[in-house]
Amino acid sequence: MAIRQTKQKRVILGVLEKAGRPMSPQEILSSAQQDVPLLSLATVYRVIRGLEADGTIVPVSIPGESARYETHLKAAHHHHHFHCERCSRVFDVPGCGLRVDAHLPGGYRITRHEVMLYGSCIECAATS
Amino acid sequence: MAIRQTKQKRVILGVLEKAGRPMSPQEILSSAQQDVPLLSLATVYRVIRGLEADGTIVPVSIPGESARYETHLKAAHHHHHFHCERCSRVFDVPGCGLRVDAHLPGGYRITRHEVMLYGSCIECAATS
DNA sequence: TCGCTAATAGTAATGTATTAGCAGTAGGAG
DNA sequence: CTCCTACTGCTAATACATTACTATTAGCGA
Repeated sequence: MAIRQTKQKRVILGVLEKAGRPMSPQEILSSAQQDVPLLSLATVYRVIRGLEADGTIVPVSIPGESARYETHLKAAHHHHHFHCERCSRVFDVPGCGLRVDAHLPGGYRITRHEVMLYGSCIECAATS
Repeated sequence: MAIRQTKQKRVILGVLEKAGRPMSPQEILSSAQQDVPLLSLATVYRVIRGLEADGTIVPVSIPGESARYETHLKAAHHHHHFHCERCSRVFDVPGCGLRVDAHLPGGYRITRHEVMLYGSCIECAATS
């Protein structure tokens, strides 16, 4: 039989669509548990794997932490990310301030790049 | 008594100074074992911790992999990194092509940024 | 050179993120 | 409505990087 629609899947995707930022499996779990209290982390991972496989969501990897995920729609527009060092949440930064490099020694073949900004997000900066 | 000079420490630091790029603990181990064949990974980590603590070396973190380390001298000049997706080695990219962002919504406080370029290094690109 | 003890090698243990296994639950085709 | 089986929740297992532990080795001050 084919893949089934379940409440868990609907809620998890809904969480990602409503969130204005990439979320970690744990964040997704916490948020989705408001609708499905018994939701388990294993299910979050399973659903994420499926959504990533069919291209509905895209991973945003971060050094030292688990990946965040955002919807394919968001990812369609080239952009980068801001990582708050206090609350560890990740936010989207529209556009790309990278001047494609004259600096790299020749011979290297660049296929993509990531820019990560670090600092304090609005909320955390306010609570300084 | 104070900290002691050992062959292991000398060799490990030497490896990092001679290498033109940030290295992972495993890479450091392999390279250093040419001089100290019995060197153990535990010692590499211990020495790294010490060198990082006193500021002699600086970590370069990478999503999904263990951190690389480079000497404080290299790190002194603002630069970024290139990560070869075939051999997974990391190389330095002199300078910074980032135009400091007009795009970020106000209120965020940026303290630093990382730019990671991905693709194939010279050697791997040649072996395509 | 001697002796104290920091440092090492080797290995077991730890921490953490992700996955597998399994019995029970619930989509959805017929 | 029924039945088949994909999906779920739970927990144990895995993978991995990093650290702790311990007997042994080797800096280095006297």
